[in-house]
Amino acid sequence: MREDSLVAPTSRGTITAEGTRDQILAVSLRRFAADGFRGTSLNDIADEVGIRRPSLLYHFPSKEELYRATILSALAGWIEPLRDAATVVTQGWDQIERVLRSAFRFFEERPELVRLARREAIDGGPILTDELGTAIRPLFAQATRWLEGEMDAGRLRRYDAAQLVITSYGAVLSYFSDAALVTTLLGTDPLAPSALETRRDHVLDVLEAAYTA
Amino acid sequence: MREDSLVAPTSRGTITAEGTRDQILAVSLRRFAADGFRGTSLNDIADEVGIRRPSLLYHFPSKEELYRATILSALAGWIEPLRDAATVVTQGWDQIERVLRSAFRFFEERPELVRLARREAIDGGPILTDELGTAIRPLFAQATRWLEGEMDAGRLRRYDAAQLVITSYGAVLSYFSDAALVTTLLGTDPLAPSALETRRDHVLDVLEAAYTA
DNA sequence: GAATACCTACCTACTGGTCGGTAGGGGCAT
DNA sequence: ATGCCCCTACCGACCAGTAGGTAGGTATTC
Repeated sequence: MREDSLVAPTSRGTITAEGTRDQILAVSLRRFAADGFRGTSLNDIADEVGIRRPSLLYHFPSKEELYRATILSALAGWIEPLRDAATVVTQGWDQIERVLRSAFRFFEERPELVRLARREAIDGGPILTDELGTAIRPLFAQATRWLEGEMDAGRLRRYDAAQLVITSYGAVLSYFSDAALVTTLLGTDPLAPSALETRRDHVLDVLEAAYTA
Repeated sequence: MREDSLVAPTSRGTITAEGTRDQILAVSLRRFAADGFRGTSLNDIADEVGIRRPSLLYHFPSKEELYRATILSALAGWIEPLRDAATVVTQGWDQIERVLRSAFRFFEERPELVRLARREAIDGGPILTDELGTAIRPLFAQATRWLEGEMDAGRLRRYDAAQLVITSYGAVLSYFSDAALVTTLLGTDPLAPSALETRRDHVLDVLEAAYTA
């Protein structure tokens, strides 16, 4: 990550002046999410940005570095709102519902991110284990600890807290990552607003029953 | 799919006589699951089988055909035991537990298959929509219908049945497909026997609470 | 003149796929 | 039994296309 993220324009001649690097990251996120690391060529990205491949490699030294930077920059905009949402403001199921709702809203707005993360989770690539892992681990630990406290206090049904976190995030994420499969099963667009609403209400319904039985 | 699957040996000289085609399929399943369609080259597969790429293309006309055959042959050994497990022998939660347990056992024995299917689900490739979709759809419809009947009979808590199926399969599958991520979160091997047992018991626990609340 | 951000032209490595060729067994007519 | 022919299953060599990456040059700005 370089620190040329200054908003101050580098003031070059071309019209697109300020944004090339950010533009590359935005396009990369979309393409890597859609077609995966191997399925996306630097030419694809460069073409969409409107420059040539070598110019792209001027901003990022290699494809792998671009990929890493793409994930990290996306992650930067990910962790913070998630942490905000995870701020403890109430107790028991109400707090969980709060977190789930904002998580749902967040993923809803960033379907590419979900697919990208899922791909990484399946591949188990180095970026996952290193950066993504260390970024998520504290959140995971925090959630686990909090759940255990709530269980001890008798406000939630007792489970293996770590497993419960995995189960919960899976319930939310699977729907987005497997949207294509869901389409063939339901015959409707699973990302349409009404379908998303149905899904969200269902997940909340199921998890509430499980958490508070 | 050719019909040279006769057990009668084609009686050739070489020692490996009968098995090359099956061997290719076995290696393909493993490699495609590990690295995806684009991430696996025909040379990778051929090398592992112990032949040259042209010989591989003698058995399968193209990479895509090999991929399709790999998925279909894996699917053949998939659908039937799953259908068996789905045979209705009891009512309410007992039946669901029966299905979940055998599904769990099945996936446990075929982690590559899970990853391959998950990849397909994410990519939404043509094989998924066509073959895999038509293979799974009837099972999905059957499960949905049965659940609705049980809900009507008051033996299960009422939910959107289709959503419930998606949620349930997600709870089982995510753990396997995201094994790499789980490793970095838990710090232990999620596919170790004891970990699998923990996971299975947890999923049954959570889902029972949700289904029968 | 130095730095920035781009370009064209080129490189090597590897991809899926095709080509012609061949070793060796089976069946058959002589 | 001996050629003869067709068969399956393999091979090395080659193809065009594409991948990521590099070298060197150019216009613009400070």
